[in-house]
Amino acid sequence: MAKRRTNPDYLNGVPELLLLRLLEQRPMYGYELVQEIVRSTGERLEFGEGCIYPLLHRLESEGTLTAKRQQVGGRERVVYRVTRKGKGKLAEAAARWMRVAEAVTLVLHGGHNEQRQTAIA
Amino acid sequence: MAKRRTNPDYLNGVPELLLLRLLEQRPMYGYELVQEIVRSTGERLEFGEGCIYPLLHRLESEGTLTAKRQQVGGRERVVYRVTRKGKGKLAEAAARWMRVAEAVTLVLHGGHNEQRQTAIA
DNA sequence: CCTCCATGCCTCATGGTTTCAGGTATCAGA
DNA sequence: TCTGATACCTGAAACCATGAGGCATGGAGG
Repeated sequence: MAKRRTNPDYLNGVPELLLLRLLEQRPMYGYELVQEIVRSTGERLEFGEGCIYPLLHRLESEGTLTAKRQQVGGRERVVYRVTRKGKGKLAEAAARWMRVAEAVTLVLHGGHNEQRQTAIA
Repeated sequence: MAKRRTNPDYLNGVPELLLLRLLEQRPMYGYELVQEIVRSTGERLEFGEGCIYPLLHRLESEGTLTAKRQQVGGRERVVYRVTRKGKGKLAEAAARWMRVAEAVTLVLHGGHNEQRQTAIA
């Protein structure tokens, strides 16, 4: 009970974005992706299998990815590949991300002029 | 029914981060914050009142913010201010954000070396 | 005067996402 | 034999933002 939430560190949409981007570079299977995300982000991010596998299934059923089963040394792998449609989705997601990142950076670094009562002069 | 979700554009934690940062610059009330977020992000982001008000309440009950009621021309405003504790939270949230932003940027721009089967030489 | 819109506060159901904790099975090494 | 890595999977819980609603005041235009 009370399921401790030790990592209140939500980043909605980020797993999907990273997945698409990494799979665009080369086809991969789920277990591999979990580790590749850690590696390619320089240990900055980590997503559990419970996040990745369902996501892969969803993206496949949406037609964003295609899956191909492989037998490698008695173990099964499901290798995913980005479809054309998926590349479109990736482009959109990346654009959306950059937009958000710009917005947040702007505010954090006090970017946009803070004038307020100047209006009338 | 079926509540259309027109904007599948999630950014968990971002509203809280922006709120704290903006309130650090000057005290503000809820309705004002909703608009200020739009303005200060250069129209890149917008969060509804249904997001902002509950967040303010939560942050206040946590001791991150303090609230003060004001009467202005027959209308009531609840002005919020960041506490010392709140500034700590802001610092953490900002650091966490930057970490994530770095990670994503790294992957999007193909930052970390993609060597893979080189290992053995 | 009446109506509309902006201001200003609020709540709630819904739906989407991530986490955590499990479960299965194979294989290599100690 | 037992452990740990590989490799797949699921389901309950927690959390967050959306969107739609509701209430009340004040000012502007018809």
